[in-house]
This record gives sequence, C-alpha cells and structure tokens, in this order.
Amino acid sequence: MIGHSIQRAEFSSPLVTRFNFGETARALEGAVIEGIRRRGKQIFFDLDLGILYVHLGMTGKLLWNVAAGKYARAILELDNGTLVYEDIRQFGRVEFFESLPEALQRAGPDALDVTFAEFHSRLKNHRGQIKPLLLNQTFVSGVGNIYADELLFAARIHPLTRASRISKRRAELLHTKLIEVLQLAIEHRGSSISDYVDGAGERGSFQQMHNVYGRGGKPCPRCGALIRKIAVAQRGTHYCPRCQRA
DNA sequence: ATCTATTCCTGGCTGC
DNA sequence: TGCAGCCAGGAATAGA
Repeated sequence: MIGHSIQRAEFSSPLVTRFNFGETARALEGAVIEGIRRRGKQIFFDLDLGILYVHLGMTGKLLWNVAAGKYARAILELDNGTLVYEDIRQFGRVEFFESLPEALQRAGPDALDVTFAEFHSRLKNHRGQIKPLLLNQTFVSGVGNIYADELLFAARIHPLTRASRISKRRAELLHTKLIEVLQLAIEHRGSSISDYVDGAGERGSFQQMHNVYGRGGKPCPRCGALIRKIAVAQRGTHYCPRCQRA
C-alpha cells in the first residue's frame, strides 16, 4: 500500500469513526500513504495529509483485497487494491487525524521492543496487581487478555501478585516470556477464537497452543492441576493454581 | 496512584 | 423453537 493513493473512501459506522464519518471519508480522498507503523495494538497509516489511526478492538479485521462482508464499516479503495475494515461489535476505531491526539501518544513502549531495564523500572513503580498492569497500555503497549494470561503462566506468576513485589530475577523471566510468547503467537498468525483473521482473511492457529486461556477446569499441561478461572479487573483470568503460586 | 464498576455494541452459547 | 441471561481478543470514564 505504501506509495499508493486513496481513490475513494466509504464509511458506514459513526461509532468506529467517532461520528465524523462524512468528513473522514472526504478528507481521505486523494491522500497518499507514505508509511505504515504500529505500536502495540495501534496501527498508523502515515498519509501526506495526516494520520489514519486503526485499532481492531475486540472484533475488528483489516482485509486487503478480500470481498467486504456484512460488517464492513470502512472501505478504502486505493489505486492498487481495496482495504476493508470489518467489525461486528464496533469497539474498534478507524479515525483520521491531522496530528496525533495526546491520548494516543500516551501508549507505553511496544511489548516487543521494551528493554529489560525499562520494563523493570516501570514494574517496580507499580503497587497494583500484575495482571491489570499488563493490560494497561501505558505500561507496555500490545498485551491483551489472552497474552497476559499466557505469559503469566509461562513466567509462573500468579495474576494477583503485586507488581512491585516481583523479584528482579522473576521480572527477567516475565520480560523474556513477554517477547517469547508474543513472537510465537505472531509466528502462528495469532489467536482465532471466534472472529480474528489476518489481512488475507486467514485464521491464526495459536489458540491451539494456549496453555491456560479458555482452559478453565481443564488440566494444566505442565503439572496436571486443574486450571482455575477467576475475574481480575472484570476480565476473565486463567491460571494454574499449582504452577502460579500467590 | 489505584481500585471498581459501567459503558459502548453484536452474536454465540447455555439452560430452561 | 423461543427466549432470557451470560459471556466475549478493548479501553475510556466516573467515582471512590
């Protein structure tokens, strides 16, 4: 898409585009895509006129040259193909900005790039529980509910552990697993539990490798104890009570 | 600073 | 077969 221009834009969801969808569509016509970036779950299309921001939320999909379905909320016709944004629940965003709003710049370092020194210094400063902290995108950008559970399992940390009380040694393991688990998930094209597909419309397979997420009541693959499911910060949280001690 | 609950949506599943 | 209730990959927001 880089170097190509948007011929026509069509938006049909005021929620996804934050109510200004007529303006958004007009603003994009004729724009040239100069680059595409990502930080955590935030996707940025750098245009000559501004920035197109995309966040998939819970059920968003970005499709390149795949026929638009019932839940298409935005369609961008480029001179070399068509990008469609689909989203059943409309918690995602496709927004145009001339410059990036301050709120979006508050995101923390990308989970794949954060150094241990930075990760550790941020971790030490938080007295709250580790699971909600991992979900906080201003702490580290890019960890969602599935991967928070999976990487806490990999690092053998109980989800309710106070962040500031995690030892340096254990923090090193958590930092290593943060990158390892996400890299492995990317290699397997993500977790397709119900809706998620990649740009070509293909499902990922990492859901088959989940150790704890979605496995409440089933045996831990490491020790056989039954995986427990609790609510933490109103999010379903799965862990092994034997491998991840409080 | 941190916590909790609520809200925005639609659809799938379960149990009656 | 219908229907109520609950749950779901996110995250902003209000109030304590």
